Amino acid sequence: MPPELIAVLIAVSDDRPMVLTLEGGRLLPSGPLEAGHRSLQTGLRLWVEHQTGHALGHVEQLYTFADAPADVGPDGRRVLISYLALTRIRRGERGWRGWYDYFPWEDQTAPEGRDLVLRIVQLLDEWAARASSAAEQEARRQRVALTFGLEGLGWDDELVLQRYELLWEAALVPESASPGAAVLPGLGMARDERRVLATAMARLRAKIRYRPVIYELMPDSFTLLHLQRTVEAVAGQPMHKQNFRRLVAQQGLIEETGEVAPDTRGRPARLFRFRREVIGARRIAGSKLPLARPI
Amino acid sequence: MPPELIAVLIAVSDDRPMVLTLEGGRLLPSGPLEAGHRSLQTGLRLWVEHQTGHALGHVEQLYTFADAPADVGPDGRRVLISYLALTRIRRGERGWRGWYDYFPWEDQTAPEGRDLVLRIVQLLDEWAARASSAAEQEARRQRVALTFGLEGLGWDDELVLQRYELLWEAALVPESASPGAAVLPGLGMARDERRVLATAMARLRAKIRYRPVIYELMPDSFTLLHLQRTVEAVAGQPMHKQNFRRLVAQQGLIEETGEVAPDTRGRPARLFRFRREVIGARRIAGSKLPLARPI
DNA sequence: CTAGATTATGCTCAACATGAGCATAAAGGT
DNA sequence: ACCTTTATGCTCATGTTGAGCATAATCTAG
Repeated sequence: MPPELIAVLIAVSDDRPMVLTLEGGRLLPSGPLEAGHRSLQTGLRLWVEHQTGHALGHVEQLYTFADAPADVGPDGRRVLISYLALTRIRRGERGWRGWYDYFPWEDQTAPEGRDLVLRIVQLLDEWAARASSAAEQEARRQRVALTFGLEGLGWDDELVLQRYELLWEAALVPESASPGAAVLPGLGMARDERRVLATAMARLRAKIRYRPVIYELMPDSFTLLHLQRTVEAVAGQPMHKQNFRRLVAQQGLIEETGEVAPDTRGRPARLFRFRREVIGARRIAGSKLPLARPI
Repeated sequence: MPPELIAVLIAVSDDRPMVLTLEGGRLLPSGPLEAGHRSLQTGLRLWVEHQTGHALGHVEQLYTFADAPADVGPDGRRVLISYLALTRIRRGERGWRGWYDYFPWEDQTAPEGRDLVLRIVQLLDEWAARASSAAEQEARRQRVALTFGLEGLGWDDELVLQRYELLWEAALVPESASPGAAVLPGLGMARDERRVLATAMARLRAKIRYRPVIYELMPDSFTLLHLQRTVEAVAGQPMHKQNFRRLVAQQGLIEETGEVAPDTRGRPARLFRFRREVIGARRIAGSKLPLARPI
């Protein structure tokens, strides 16, 4: 069985990060590496275009997964080479789903997400208490505290995969080997797809901090608030407005279009565009995420 | 043909970063994924132990490569899943080579490395001038400036792979499709191994900035200067001594052993050890590399 | 025994970055 | 005219970073 190529296509629409899925949201675009493919990336592009009609722009390799030995079929082991692609939704495309539909606890901008985390931590505390030895109990508690930012550690938005795997072990998600009684809200996916999605979310959240990739998700022109809302949606965390603007301004990556946003409430906002020229011209940082306290 | 697992084992000895090789330094430990392997990592561990006798500690996946279509053999395409492992050299082990033997231009702590870069930039300028169109010439020049830190951009120690691929394109390394007359100093390797090594170097250089992985490369007890020299050796850049100590001290990751380094010149230095307990207890940063100007 | 030479270690300073919040501006709606 | 809403400018305290001065302990050469 040849390795399989699998893609996580991300776009942001109405301040919601979206992922392109197949089969009612249970699968991601994927297909086996074939002899005719010129490279891994070309193979990936062909499969995605064939299955979704979406032509990919910039693409980045994520991680290579292998099936657990229990799942090894007659043709051998399934090896998944995963990719992240940032793009924009095109008119009439179907299959886009909000990524927080799959990971509702990852949205810490809304009170629902924060409440959900409180409930999860309770359930995980019970799980920790069920460990056989005292040492294992303590180890579990420390892991919960670390991944969910308890005890003054603060929420780390990049620990998406670690949180998912903890929930998986605690049998709180439908994919778990023997899901417990309390299954959390959040759609499941087939096979390993939700782990692949979690990996993509973590990588994107990490990347917007040190590369200006957020602009790949923006329309041609946008207001500063729109940009902030997009970053917040991806990071799942609210940010301080004035500091965000200061940061974006001093990076010099955008310029005014001279126009003003239409149909807005309040004082009209100036429109900006990304300066494509600067890419390549110098080394550039992303947004360092000026965080705000949860409201 | 099943995917192949390949490992870059790194250690630091006498302030020189070393890599574990086979076949006279031309190969890295590797072997195909087999049905009996419980996971990719287990497969990798088995192969490395079988081929080198070295049991691996912590391991991290790097990148998955595929052969160029021209190199696809009768059994199909070769897919390489690469890993980085940090370790220490054990007594009597053979096959360890200095990584700067393969990438001499990556050592910017020594004047030889800096002089070599000057020569390389000259050769690349000529290569840029040989481009067919003016636009392509300009694009090449910009790429050279970016990857080699010209025009006030500063040397970026993480661009190991980008520099290697640029030299490859300019036919300045023995692996190039048609190596030119001027082949640079630096050992070549078989197949894609030198690209894998470059990827590992870049990842390690990036990682010591935000995770305390440098301690995986240190002996049980060490002086602050020894720690600094190790970081400098990995990063290939000199650092400011006092600032380095301030940084390390404020991280609270090490503690004094109470002893003093033996057989030292100058004022004797206190010995420190890494506090293994703090791993997992909190989220911790690496060394932010207080850089010094090239001397 | 003393003057270097050599490495260790403590401390200061300026420049800049970051988190927080006050204040004012410019729209639309009642 | 006033209130609501969003945009935008500015200040302030604190922390981080790059650079370098000064002093402390050791050894070696003369």
